[in-house]
Amino acid sequence: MAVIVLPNKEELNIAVGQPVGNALEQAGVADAIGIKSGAEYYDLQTPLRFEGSAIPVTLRSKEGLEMLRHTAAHVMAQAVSRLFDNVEFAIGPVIDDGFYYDFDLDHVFSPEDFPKIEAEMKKIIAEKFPVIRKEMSRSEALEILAKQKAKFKTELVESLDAEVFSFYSQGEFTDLCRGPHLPNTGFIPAVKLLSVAGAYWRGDEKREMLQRLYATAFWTEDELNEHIRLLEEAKKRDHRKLGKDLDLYSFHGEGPGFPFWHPNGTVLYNEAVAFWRLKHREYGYDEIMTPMILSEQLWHQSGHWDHYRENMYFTQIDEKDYAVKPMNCPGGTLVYRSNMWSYRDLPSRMAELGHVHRHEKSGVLAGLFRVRSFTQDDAHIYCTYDQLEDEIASTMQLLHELYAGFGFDDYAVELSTRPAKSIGSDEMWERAEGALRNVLDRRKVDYKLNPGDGAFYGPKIDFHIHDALKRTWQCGTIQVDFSMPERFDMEYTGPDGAKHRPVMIHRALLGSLERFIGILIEHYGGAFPTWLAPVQGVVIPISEAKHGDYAREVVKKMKAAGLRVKLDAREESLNYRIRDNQAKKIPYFFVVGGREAENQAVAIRRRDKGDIGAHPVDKVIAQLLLEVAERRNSLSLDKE
RNA sequence: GCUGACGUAGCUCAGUUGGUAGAGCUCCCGACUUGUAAUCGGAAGGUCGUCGGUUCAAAUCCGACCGUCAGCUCCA
Repeated sequence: MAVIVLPNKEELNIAVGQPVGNALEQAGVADAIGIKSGAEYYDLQTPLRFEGSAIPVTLRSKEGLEMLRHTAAHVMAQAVSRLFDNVEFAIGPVIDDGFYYDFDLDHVFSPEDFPKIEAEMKKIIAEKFPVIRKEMSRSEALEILAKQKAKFKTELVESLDAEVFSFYSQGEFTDLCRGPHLPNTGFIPAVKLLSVAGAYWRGDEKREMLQRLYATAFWTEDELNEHIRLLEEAKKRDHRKLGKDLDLYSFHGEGPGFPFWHPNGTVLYNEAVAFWRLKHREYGYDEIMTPMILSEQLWHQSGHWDHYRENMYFTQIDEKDYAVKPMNCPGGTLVYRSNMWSYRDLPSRMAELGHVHRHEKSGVLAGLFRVRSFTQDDAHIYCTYDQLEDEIASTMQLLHELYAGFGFDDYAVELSTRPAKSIGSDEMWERAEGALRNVLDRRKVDYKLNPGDGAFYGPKIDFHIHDALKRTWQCGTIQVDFSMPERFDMEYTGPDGAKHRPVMIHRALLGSLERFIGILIEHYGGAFPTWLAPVQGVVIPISEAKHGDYAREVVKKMKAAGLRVKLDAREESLNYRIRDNQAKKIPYFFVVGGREAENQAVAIRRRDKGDIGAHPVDKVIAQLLLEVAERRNSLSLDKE
């Protein structure tokens, strides 16, 4: 049932599937809303509210916005077909923040074409074409598409398992489409083209590459502008820009995809690792380190040579073949096998900050988010089936506390279960999937189920963090592995004196330190909490000549206390030095002049709050140490 | 890897139709000695991503390669 609010505020109910035009005409408002009488064109599948004007302003449901964007996609396609020759249409779906349409045409799109296309779209919107739905059989549909020489749409119809196919028309433009759509092109208030990129037909890299136009549409100009503002805001937080601005790390042509950590970035990295180590000790982990280069034979045994060879780096040493490790597990299993294991030793949790190398395709590299050399915060837990559930539960708790410590309270969880091609018995899978599911249920976690998406060697839970650009990145993963213990013949002696096979859990919580730090940079916009900040404070003497000695004394005291502070006694104005350090997003400034020197004090300036007055040095140091020790995620020094 | 765009000083960017390279910031020097977001002056800094081609002449036009970016495919 759809409800349309008429200009006089009266509500008009229309059943789903009922032509809207007739109802509106009976109510005498069809013209006002721009719908012609006797319309068969509108298939109402979602509740719709038109509030008192020809522009729908309260079509606020998710479905409503999707309808708007889908119709806008058709308008964009219509504009393109008007402006360019030999245009073939592929598909044009709605996505999270907008929509796209894939085209095949002779012309090569560039952003310079956008104003022209947008202008044509505005024309089509102004022309207020009714959007007319027409249903037909498979053969009728194919006939029409054959006439249009629509290769892609024909392939689409042939691949779809349906009896009825719908076409939507607006003016001279007709497109095969499931719908639903807005009743009229005149209902599109705000639309903007965003970017152009290549995309394979049906996402298949063996098929032809099409040109994809990305765009978005909103119910009001204000919302569109707000969306554009957010995109620009996100750009300012881009870790690639901030990495340069804050001198955290760099990349060089000499090693594409291999990050170079600068002093500032290295502090960030080491602080993150220190926190990670602390939490892992608390949760009963031992830490190990294994070599980066290992015999190729090991990778045959582990199965990586069969499945992962294209992404591995190889080398020869003394005419023997070696591989640079792309994963840490095989090395870890060798550590396990160096000892005899009793059931009393289990569970054993062995963590490794393993530096791995993977030869990723050149086109996928993206700052710290996608690199070829990175450190996984890996760990392998060896346990019995009975211990599986407890181990997974404690791993999830550890992950939760770790994320919270870094300021991430919100993350998405996905459970992936047995794929078609898999190893291990039904019983093993049932127990493992059951354990994962039980923990999620017990913790009342809202999770998405991905049936059949698990690894061939076991089910897994993935954790996704959202970055500033609303992209999601899989960081944490907990995977049960039935394969590795078999392949490496891992055993423990049970209470019965017999040999048993342990279960292996692979888990990484931050995923890749590099990527995680990239996310951290964007999460904080470079303004790190004090415990992570590469430089925690700058001591600024008003005049080097008069107050330099006292400033050096303060720096010495703070450094002795373990704080990362710097002296800025440059012969520049105070204003200049504050501006300069503020741009580096340093949390605290300690301005010292005659008054402070007299009272063994510092005048505190906070990055986010400005001048908060003078306080005794010793007290400031004590408070700062506390802020750091507790790893507070916001600045806490304040006025009395 | 694929499609498209881009690559000029450490950074951010100008550079008209081909005629021999420019600004601001940073760094260095000098003056100023500063009380909470840019004091003034000077000097220095570039084989214009690399290689090749067209031309009397190439940052500019063409080609190949390398790198970066937006996506696609893949993925921590």
